[in-house]
Amino acid sequence: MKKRSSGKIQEKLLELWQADTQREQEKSERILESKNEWFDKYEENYGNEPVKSISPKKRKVDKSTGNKNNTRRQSFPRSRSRSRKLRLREFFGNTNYEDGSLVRNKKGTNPQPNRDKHLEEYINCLKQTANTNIVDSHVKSNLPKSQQKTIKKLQNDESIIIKEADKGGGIVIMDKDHYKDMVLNQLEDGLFYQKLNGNRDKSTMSKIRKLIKEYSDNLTDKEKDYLKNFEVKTSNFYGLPKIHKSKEIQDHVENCDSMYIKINRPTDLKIRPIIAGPSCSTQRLSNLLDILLKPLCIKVPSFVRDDMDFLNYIPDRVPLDTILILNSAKGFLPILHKSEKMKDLVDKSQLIGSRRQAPNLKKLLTRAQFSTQKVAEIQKCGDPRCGTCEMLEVGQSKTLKSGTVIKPNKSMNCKSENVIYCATCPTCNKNYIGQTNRLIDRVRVHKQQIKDPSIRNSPCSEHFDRCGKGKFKIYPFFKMWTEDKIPREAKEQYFIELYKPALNRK
DNA sequence: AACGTTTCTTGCTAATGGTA
DNA sequence: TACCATTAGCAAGAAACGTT
Repeated sequence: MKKRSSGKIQEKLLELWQADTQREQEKSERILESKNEWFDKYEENYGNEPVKSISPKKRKVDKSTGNKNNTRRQSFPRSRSRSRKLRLREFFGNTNYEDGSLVRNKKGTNPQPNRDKHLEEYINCLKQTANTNIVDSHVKSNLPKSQQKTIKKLQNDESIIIKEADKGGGIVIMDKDHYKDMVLNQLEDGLFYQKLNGNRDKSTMSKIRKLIKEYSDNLTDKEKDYLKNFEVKTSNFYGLPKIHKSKEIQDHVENCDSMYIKINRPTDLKIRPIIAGPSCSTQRLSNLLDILLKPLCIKVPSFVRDDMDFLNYIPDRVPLDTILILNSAKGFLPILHKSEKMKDLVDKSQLIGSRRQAPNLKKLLTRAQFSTQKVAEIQKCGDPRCGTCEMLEVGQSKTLKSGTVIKPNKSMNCKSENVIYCATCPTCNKNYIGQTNRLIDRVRVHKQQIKDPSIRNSPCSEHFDRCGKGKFKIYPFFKMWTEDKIPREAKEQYFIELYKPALNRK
């Protein structure tokens, strides 16, 4: 650019850009000003006691005891603990660990109020606004009563057990006895599990105490106290179903298009054992270790904080045969180009891409539904909020008005990207062929243009409104192999000429 | 487990970008 | 100019994440 235009275009662009940012700044200044104005007038608009003037809700009286149902039980203690926290911070500041302890037990100090005038003012203000009588911790449920009842029923059902899936974020409902069998099965494996005669928490704690004694010189009294003196709770053993590893479930998923699947006790379902508890015997020790090890992580030679940190590691000169291995090189190149020295050094053609990060299991699972061996099929995504599901035509093929049968080249759903789609009028079955990057975005705009004639820019919108009574169906049938727009448009053109849909422009 | 905070996703609208 | 696709910006809600 510099060579050809002696920098004039660049200057012009800079000018435009500056004007643009200037406008943005003025805009935000105006907004800030109006906000301040509103805030200045707050008191005269609403007065000093805006909230209190609203009469508090009458509380129900419990007939059996005559006690008032205290629905605001939480408010007072919560606000008091907050005040305590604030006062503690003021009292101790950042000098909490004056003896150099990394961890310590809570002391339960309750600093007296009125040490700091401003802090007390702030606390009072907080109490007045957030803790007025009208604060009611009872939040109305947004579910209908019937659904609330059903959820409660499920929660209290003794015959089933509900667990999250080990991977993929699904929810699994199992028969309790089946779950129990699976857990016991796991525990019976003598290779990994051994039956104990009693609770080992005490012996673990005594081991920890012994360890502390051994390293007594390296720990402060508070640290020792933290590690030793706390209420130990035995960890829980439970299992999460590995539905992603079960062949039976996978097969079932492939032959099913609903949001949930029901399957009869799969024999190959394993569980992933978890032993966890918020205050197990070794929890405090682990916490201390974590604090100790964290700062050491950055001393590991391979530790890289972020991309800019990486740039700092790049040497000025490297031997000619140096190989640079990048993970996801496409996204990384612009970052490398931030560095002057790397800009010259890195040539795209010399890059060797490393293995991509493995997709997570949720992704794998979703894809498993549309395995390549199967006939490609269009399915709804099933997201209850998805606005495309209702318009989407599903199935392994679609017949156009002309009688031609089209079959999708890949399995797709509402979330599919880089596709050629066919929109159909539900009344007269006339077709329209278009291409889009994101199908749901395109559908949204189609819908909007049908709704609002003033922003229409396509005759098909008008047709769908008039003939289709505001509705249309959509069927993606060709998934591009690339995100590139140009081949996609070419493909679209090809299909338009091939099928000659009635609603495309002439 | 409960809670608070941050990030992501979606719907909606108005407008811009691009091409025959 | 007609036509078609994409995007910015906002609000709301959900999910993910982190802390206690």
